[in-house]
Amino acid sequence: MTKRSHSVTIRQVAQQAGVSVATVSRYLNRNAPISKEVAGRLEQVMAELRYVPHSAARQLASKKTHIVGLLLSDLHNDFFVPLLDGIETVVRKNGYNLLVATYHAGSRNLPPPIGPHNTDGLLVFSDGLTDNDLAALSAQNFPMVLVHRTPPQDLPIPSVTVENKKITAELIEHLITVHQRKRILLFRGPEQQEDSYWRELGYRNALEAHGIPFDESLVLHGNFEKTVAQQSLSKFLEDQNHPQFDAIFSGDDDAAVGVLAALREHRYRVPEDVSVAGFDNSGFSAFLNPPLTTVSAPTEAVGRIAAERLFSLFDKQSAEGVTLLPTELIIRHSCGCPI
Amino acid sequence: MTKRSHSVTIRQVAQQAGVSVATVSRYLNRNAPISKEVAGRLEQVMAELRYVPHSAARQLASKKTHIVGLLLSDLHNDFFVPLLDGIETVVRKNGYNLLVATYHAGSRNLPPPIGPHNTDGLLVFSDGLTDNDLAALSAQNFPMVLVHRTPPQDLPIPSVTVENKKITAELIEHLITVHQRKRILLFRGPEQQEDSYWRELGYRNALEAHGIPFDESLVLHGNFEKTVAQQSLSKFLEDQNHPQFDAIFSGDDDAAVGVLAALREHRYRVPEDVSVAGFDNSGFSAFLNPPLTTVSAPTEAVGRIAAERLFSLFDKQSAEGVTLLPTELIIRHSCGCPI
DNA sequence: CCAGTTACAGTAACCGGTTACATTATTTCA
DNA sequence: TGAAATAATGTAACCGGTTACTGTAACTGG
Repeated sequence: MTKRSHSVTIRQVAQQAGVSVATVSRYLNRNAPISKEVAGRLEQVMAELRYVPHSAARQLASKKTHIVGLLLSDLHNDFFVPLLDGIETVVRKNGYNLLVATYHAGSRNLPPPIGPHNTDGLLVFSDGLTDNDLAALSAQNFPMVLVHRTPPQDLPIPSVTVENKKITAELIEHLITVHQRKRILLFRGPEQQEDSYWRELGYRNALEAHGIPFDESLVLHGNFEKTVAQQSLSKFLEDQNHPQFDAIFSGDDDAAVGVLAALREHRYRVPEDVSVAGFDNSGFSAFLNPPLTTVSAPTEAVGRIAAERLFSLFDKQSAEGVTLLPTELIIRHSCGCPI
Repeated sequence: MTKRSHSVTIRQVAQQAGVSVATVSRYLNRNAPISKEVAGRLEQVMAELRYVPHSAARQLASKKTHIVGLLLSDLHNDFFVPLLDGIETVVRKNGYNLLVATYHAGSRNLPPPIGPHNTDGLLVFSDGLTDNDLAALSAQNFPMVLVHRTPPQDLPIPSVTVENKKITAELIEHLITVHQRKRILLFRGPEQQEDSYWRELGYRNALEAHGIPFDESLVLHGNFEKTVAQQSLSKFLEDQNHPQFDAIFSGDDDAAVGVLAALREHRYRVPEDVSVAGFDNSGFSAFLNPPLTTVSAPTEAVGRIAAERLFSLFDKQSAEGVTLLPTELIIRHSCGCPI
């Protein structure tokens, strides 16, 4: 019951096994030959003493943290579960650890909580870092991979994201040509967010292709969040002289849930009065009321591939530019299609 | 363009500012008086050199990592977003970092990836660690808080979870008394998972209270996962002589989505033929088809409070036993109630 | 006016690993 | 068979911070 505060060191192991610390270290890292005999003795002693190498000491001496950082803008979307799942799977498989942090506009006076001082590399989601931050880190050759964002100013940072523009145009075109919608409300995602940008562009392109003028008053600003979307749309609907509309493209599926909530509150029928479409094809979207027409995005794959890119940066210094994963239109009932 | 691999050290800062390293360290930690003049000089030099203290060195010397570990069983449930959100918020507010890892049964030959060697304390979700692991760490006085799990063997580990049994009994009772359901299929959550256990107990209690015999053939095993639930129920339904049933209590809302999918596939009408109820009140549950009767659980609060408990352990060594957060019945249409 | 504090700063040991360099014994092979 | 390569291990410097210990100057109160 001696309660020393858990600090079995490599020297204790060495002494106990009658070898030098260097030998123990070599055994731990298996980076030099060790005799069978000594190896056996060490294994036993380490088990006996319940020795676990101290990470910080290891990191300091080896200049490697074996930690990957994930920088998010926030944690308010079901979307992050598959993303995290993909990332974590790869990180674990490589024997690394995952440091997760959010870093949003409000805290921009503070330095980022994760970076070269405590990780070997970063996965940067969306606007988790400013262009300047990215440029500075990139200049130091710090390994990074961007997720749902393309590199600014031609920085040579690999990037993994999904095809937004073309698929959104297809989706809007579907609303126009199949369902004769002409007043399509755009529920825009977060300002500064790239997906938002490309989706808006796809929306505009589709309108233009069909000779429908873009109407600023039909653009609402949301946040890829259920409640924000709900409140925002409710406020819009409560304005006596809000513009007419016959469809809503909400920024993503989470926002679509809020959109459906607000519409129901205000007695609109979906899809009879209003067509609704989302983006992401979240697990629940097929079972909303009505089933949600949306775009399926391979979010888990985005996470997985982004992490793999980062590890290949660790190895071979090879960058692979922008990876654009394909998306797919998922037609369900909320746009007006049967079933 | 000198590309030294980003290693501005405290000694360089000290030299540049004409003071000793001790003074720089004191300034960084603000744990001893520094003259205005020197402070100013240091601030400037540190900005100029873009000095960021090296975490590992700091951890090694101070014996504090300023990292909180979160150990999850997996990442396959939307439930984790609010949980993570609550945790991360508190962790960030305290100036700590968050290390996230999964550690499941399959990897039980490996040691846990996070523990005393790389964190100051652990949030352990559900069966993220075995009883033995917990006992060992607890014996070393390692700060931990359990989430959605109560401490085994009277270990003095604080725990934060939600009330499962009573509310589940209420829910089942609702199905029995209001909707005259008597053959209620229980979609059990993961084996070994405490929530599953208590929910099953609530289910049994409610049956017993109403003189309905427990029928083992009405228990299906799921995993709190959409697809697993869907497949599992589908297989059940495809068995020609499966027992009759008139309601399903699925382990949680995620599983409920799968249940709804399987039922639709097999042409059951909800709630006319079968009542369905879930657990968690996930953001989407109000907008499923039909709107899901469920139990609202304060998941974000669970995360927040668990993290707060951990930080209060860091400070005052005060443990607060088991915290049971209240849950609430949410009646919607999937059980058969109007609206 | 002097003992006792307090403010401020420096020196160097220490945290627990890794690894360059050195050493000895054993193989390998021309 | 002798030179060179390889196996197996040890010694000690080093990674970049923190902090105990020490010292000087200025301040405080009786």
